[in-house]
Amino acid sequence: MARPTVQDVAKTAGVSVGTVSRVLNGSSAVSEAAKEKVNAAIRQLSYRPLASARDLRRDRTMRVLALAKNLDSLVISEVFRGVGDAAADSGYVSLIAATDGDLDREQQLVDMLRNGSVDGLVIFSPTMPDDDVNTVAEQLSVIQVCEIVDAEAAFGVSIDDRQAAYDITKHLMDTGAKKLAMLAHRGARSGRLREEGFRQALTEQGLEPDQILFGEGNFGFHAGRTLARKLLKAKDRPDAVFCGTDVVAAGCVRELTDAGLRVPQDIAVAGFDDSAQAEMCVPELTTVRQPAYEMGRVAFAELLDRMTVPGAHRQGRTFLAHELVIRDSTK
Amino acid sequence: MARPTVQDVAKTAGVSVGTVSRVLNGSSAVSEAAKEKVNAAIRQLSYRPLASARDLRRDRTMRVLALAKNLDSLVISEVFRGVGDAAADSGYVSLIAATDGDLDREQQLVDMLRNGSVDGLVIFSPTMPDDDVNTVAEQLSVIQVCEIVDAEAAFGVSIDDRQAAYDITKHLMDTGAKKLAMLAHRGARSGRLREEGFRQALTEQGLEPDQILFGEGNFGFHAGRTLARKLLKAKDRPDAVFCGTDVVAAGCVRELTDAGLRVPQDIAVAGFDDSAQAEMCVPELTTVRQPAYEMGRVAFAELLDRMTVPGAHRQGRTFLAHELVIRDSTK
DNA sequence: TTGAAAGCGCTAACAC
DNA sequence: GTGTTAGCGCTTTCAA
Repeated sequence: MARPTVQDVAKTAGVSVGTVSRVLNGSSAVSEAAKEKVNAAIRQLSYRPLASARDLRRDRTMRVLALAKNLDSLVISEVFRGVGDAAADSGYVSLIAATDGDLDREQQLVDMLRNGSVDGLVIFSPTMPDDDVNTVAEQLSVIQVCEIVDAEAAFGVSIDDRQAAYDITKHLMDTGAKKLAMLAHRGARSGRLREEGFRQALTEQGLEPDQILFGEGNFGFHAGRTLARKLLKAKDRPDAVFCGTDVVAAGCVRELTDAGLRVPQDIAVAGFDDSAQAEMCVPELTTVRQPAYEMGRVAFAELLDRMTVPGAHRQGRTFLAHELVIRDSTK
Repeated sequence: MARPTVQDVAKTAGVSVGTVSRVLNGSSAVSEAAKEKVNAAIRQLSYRPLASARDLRRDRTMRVLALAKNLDSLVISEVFRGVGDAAADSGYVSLIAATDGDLDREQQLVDMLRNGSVDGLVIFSPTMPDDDVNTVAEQLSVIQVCEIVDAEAAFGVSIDDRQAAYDITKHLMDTGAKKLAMLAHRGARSGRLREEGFRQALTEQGLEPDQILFGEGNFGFHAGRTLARKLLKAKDRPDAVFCGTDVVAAGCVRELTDAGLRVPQDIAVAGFDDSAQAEMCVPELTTVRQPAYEMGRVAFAELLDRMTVPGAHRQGRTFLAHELVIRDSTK
């Protein structure tokens, strides 16, 4: 048989569709007897309310969408786990999609917010220009998390990437580094802020940055190796390297170690993110911990605000505390 | 102003709603002039068709949902990337959700298929019993990928986990191992199959398995370390260890190395998955490569079949070829 | 407490 | 080639 509708349930239960709907939505004004009859009919027919019909009437979906370029980072999956849990607590379902850095794909997904497929949007790493993000956010419920541009109009939840980079660079200098290099991720908003923090810390100590290298495209383990190799080509090699992510730091450490250098004695290496790779590296990486799960929870909370409180499109910036994790890759 | 509707567009363009709808859906029978007027009105009003209304009428959503316990594995994100790309090629959007191993959460997400929020479902690692998966799949469009129970009624896309484990165990024996241990993941369907393949390879050579250890709960880097420590407690330690995943193998290698053993000279270690960690490990891991991206693509292709061809709920099992990747952690 | 009925925004069948 | 209209399945008034 075709999919049962409220009509079918009503007929089977011997009541009107109104009553069925009231039972479905937990309305108080239903007699015990009617409620039982309806529930029996629902079970008998394996009835489920059709989402599109319900959404159309109610004008909301109780769904949110979380967007990122890719899902292969532990920070992202932790953030989205936080979003998912917080969403579930409020009766929402959170869906995830990867844009793959493709603008068209991203547009299509953002359109899911515009066309009412979802009530809200969490954006991790937008491909579109910041202005476009802001335009969407002006009219609809959007929150950014982690990768947020450093502008006045910016809004969203993240750590203070610049400060965090500043702090870990400071740690490198406090433990004796004089000649500091960085493997930077200029392709990411957070990466650019981390580079700024790095530079700032050096400047304050009257130091000039040694080499600042950045890869094209993929900023991963192999990029770390490749960039580290370049680092070693210099006549005077640095005595410390700050890497934009743990995975790149792991690649860097690997290359240095293979070249016969000791980390941290000959050269100290610091990462960023405190992802699983930080502990898997030998030596284990000194890094910065982002409270990823918590950031996801907070991001959803702010999104909920925008979705439920009319005109609550406040352009606020929420910073969560980062934490220096000192391990064995620095002195 | 409130959200514009087809009515508004029609009024602005000076045509009827029928014509607007025809333009929206690329129907041929529209004059060039009308098409232009409509498109102009759409732009002017920033009109987007409301998804729920459209879905309700069309009785489909052009969306699929991909489910997994968690998203923190590279195999999963690659599989889902494949699903997403294949879906996009066919005009579908693929959404992802994590169940976190929570049965209620999973039910709620599977309900999205039952209530028409999505047209199809890709299941990676179900929490629900296999019978339940089969029941859903009998009536609706479902495909399993990777984690598929080894039963007659099973359906879905994966490698032959048992054979792959058999092959790598054979490799271990071919390179001299006589006393083989395994760190097995009994919590996963694939893990149980890999254990079977391991046992079978040994049996065929007239060998008995040495220790087979399996962790409770999380099967990750730390589990690998913990289990490796147990391995070393035995009076006669094994000369080879087959690990259910690369990450566990990485933990195992780390613990062995820290204990002063040389891998592979003193003890060989093999992983599974060829995930990024395999290359990041020192020594780099011998492992089995799963064609994750391709599996995702194939899974969507089969799902598309079920969604579009009536009664195409074929209970087929598709195996993709795995590949032994010999690196430095085995002799 | 219940039933009848309007209508959410859209598509497609039908008439012209 | 275009306009009119009947619903898709649901929720929610409004009366009774």
